[in-house]
Amino acid sequence: MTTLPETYQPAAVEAAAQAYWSEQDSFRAREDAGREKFYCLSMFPYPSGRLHMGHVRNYTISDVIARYQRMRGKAVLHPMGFDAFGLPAENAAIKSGVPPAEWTYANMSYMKRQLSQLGFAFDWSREIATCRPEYYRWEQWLFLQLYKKGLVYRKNSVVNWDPVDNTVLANEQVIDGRGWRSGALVEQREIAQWFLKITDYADQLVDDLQTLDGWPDAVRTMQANWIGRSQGVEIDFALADGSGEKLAPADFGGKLTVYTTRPDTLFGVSFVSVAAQHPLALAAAQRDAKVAAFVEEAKQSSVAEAALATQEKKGVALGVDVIHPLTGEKVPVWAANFVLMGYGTGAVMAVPAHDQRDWEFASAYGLPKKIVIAGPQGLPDITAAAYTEYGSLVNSGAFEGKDFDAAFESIASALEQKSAGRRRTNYRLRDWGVSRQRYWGCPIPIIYCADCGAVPVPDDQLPVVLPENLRPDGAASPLTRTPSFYECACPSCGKPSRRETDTFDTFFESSWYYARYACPDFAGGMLDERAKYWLPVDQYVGGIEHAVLHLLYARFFHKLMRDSGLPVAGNEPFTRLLCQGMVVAGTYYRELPGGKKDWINPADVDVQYDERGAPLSATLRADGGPVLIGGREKMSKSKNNGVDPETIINSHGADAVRLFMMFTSPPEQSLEWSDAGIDGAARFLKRLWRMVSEHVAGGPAPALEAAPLSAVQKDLRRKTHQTIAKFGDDVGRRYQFNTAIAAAMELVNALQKFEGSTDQDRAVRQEALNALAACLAPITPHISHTLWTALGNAGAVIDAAWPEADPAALVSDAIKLVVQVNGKLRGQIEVPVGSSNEAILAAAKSEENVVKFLAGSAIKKEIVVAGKLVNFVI
RNA sequence: GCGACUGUGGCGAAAUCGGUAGACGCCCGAGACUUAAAAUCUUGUGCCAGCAAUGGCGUGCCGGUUCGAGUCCGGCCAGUCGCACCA
Repeated sequence: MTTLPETYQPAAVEAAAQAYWSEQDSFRAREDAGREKFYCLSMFPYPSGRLHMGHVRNYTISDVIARYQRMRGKAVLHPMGFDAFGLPAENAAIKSGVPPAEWTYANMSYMKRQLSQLGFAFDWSREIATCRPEYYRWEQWLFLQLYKKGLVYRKNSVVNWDPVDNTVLANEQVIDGRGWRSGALVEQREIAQWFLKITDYADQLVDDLQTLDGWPDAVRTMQANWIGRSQGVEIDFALADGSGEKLAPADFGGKLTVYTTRPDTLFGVSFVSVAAQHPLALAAAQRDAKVAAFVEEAKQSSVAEAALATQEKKGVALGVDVIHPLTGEKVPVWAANFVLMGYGTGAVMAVPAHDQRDWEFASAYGLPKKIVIAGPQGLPDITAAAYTEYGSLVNSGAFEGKDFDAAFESIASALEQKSAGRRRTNYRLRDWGVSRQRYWGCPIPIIYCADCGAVPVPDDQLPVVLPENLRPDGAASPLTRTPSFYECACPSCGKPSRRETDTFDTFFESSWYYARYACPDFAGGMLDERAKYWLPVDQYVGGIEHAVLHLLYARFFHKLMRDSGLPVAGNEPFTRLLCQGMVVAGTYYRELPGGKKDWINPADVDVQYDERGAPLSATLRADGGPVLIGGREKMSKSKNNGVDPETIINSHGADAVRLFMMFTSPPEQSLEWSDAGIDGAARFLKRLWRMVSEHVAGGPAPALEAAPLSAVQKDLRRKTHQTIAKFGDDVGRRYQFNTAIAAAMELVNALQKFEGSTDQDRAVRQEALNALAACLAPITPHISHTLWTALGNAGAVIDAAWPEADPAALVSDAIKLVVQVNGKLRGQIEVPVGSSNEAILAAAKSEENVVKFLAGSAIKKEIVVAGKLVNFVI
């Protein structure tokens, strides 16, 4: 037992705890076959410059889980690193001339210092920076393994092209169809790119979702929808006579193939639509100026799907007809801007009566709509919209009256017999295009030889090292202008050749970093046996914005690594997943002339409240003038509502920041930043500190003797053990940290009212304070570190065992029940534990207020819910 | 456009399996301490009526199931996130 200063000084407390952890090397993860392992992982940050509140929230959540599991006796791995390749480094270089490498390394060291200030228990000896050759050489190696297995191929695909800057643009660099820097109209351009055959794994990726019961249902649903497995039929429409004039006659095998999941509507086809990039449309464009104009127009747009899907539905007739495979009728072919070349066959049969997009298209161009599906009330009304439900077939020849399943089967069979179609499983998921025409990324290890074609870089020449001193300038990647990088000899014939200058999609790096943390120093391969010990990740924590892409690619990589014989355990990388919500803050602004808004940082604003506490008005502190109150929005530069974590740590301490983050919202919900809220968190820590300080000033507490406790002492003891039980359940099982902290606050409030100073009073208080220090240790580790020692406990709290609730202390003599009449609350009764239903009903019926409501009516039904309530129905 | 999610006091939230709506905290009000203020402590606080006991209303909107619905079902409205080259 040591004495404590009377007032809580977070800066000193936090420095002392951090010094202790550093001296003891407390955070180092050790493989220990004798202990259960727990791998707790946060999504690593992009080193953008400074930590923001979203990072703080993310890492506080994983730190609490990691520290809790450690107290549960597990061998815990909680690593951290940086997702160091990416576009912002190139943008910074364009703006300020600093090479991306220099900018990135500086940001990483700055953010690492900020992370240490927050007391996160990361094992920094395992730090990964993905821009280092020791890391990325292994993804080059894996890529070449996949190349040898035939899981990698090269094909043309479209990109956003800026014709002024002569460069490829990211979707986010296209603003209203124009390049962000040049302002030029963006065009679609086809270039050759490398692809990974993720579609070969589509079935596994969708089927294994069922095993991920530790994932939020929303994420599993989104992934399944993204993969979009569907059972359908591929149908061939023969090109009609006379179409040849518009076509190169020998092409297309004389037919146009479509994919549909609704073969039951085949008799409702009134035209066929193809994508603007479909070969049939391109061929027609060579002979028809109108078609050519449409194809050109389709090129003048972003490649983003959201942009394509929201644009007005437009099309052009190709002047080509095809023959319906079952009716023999001629139907026209149109090119339409809502048909995607990358999905299915790039052609769809149009059934305007039963598909909404076809309905809109047919309405716009005056094309016929044939009803072939009847609903329960007979023929559907399609004057306002298509009828897209399943139903029974009408106007469908031999298939009349069949339901969806029967129609699917028999129409598919009929087409197969005529060799005019086949059943097919299709995926919305497309193969993963991994080429990026960027400098700051991992070089793709391929060499182009005039004689040998694309040749993989031999293993002994890996890694292909990215030169770190180049400066992007907004035009094409500097790698394409650096002969010392791209000039090389063909590995197979020795002839002078050119190295690939594209780099990998940065999702490549983030798809396997979780595995490399197990053995970041292994120089002999991608992974060693330590990966088998630590994998899979037991708990992954990150933003919901990664629900589809990052998590899908990481799952894909896990399976690729497994199938390449690497020592990864299991079929899935992440057993449990927690997606935390955004950090939002209030916004304030002034209207500028012309309607523009001048956003003002919340830190510079004072808010005035009415008597109820509702905000009335706000003023700018600098000039006292009024500002307008906007909504709550995600913290961002554009709304100027960001709060710098470092400023708050300096003013309130890291523990107060951590406590506030965990208390204010449950982790999945958005969290609203509030300066008043952080004051409240700091206030709680001050109270707790003072309580311990006053308690230990009285000297060591005597041993607790449970038997002779008074009712008041028993009540506090029960509260202590209830808190321990609730805290463990909320933190360990539910991940509902806010209610755990609320329970701790209730215990502090109870302690505040508990005034005795006898030996047993002090013993009961000591037990409660020990419980608080231990339970709060994962959330507020610094203050817990000091209080735990001050309370006279041996060892540091970081190494302490998680407290166990004593069932004997939880027992209570009486329980309170609620009495309802017709489901409305009318009174409360207290009965001894173990009372019979008869005794409970008798007590309920004699409750004063209940008597009034029962008077004069017969009771029709009596409901007793054990431990909860009594309800009389009259 | 497609997919997913969210909606409860002045505010953040709680109610874990259909059983007391608003725990805990913020804001705000009253009081104590103080020359004064800050800090701290005590206390009140969903809305309406009432001195009170108590009653009525109340979980985005409309309807349904149930002795009982914030929770389950159907339909709407509003907002947020993702859409393949931001990470």
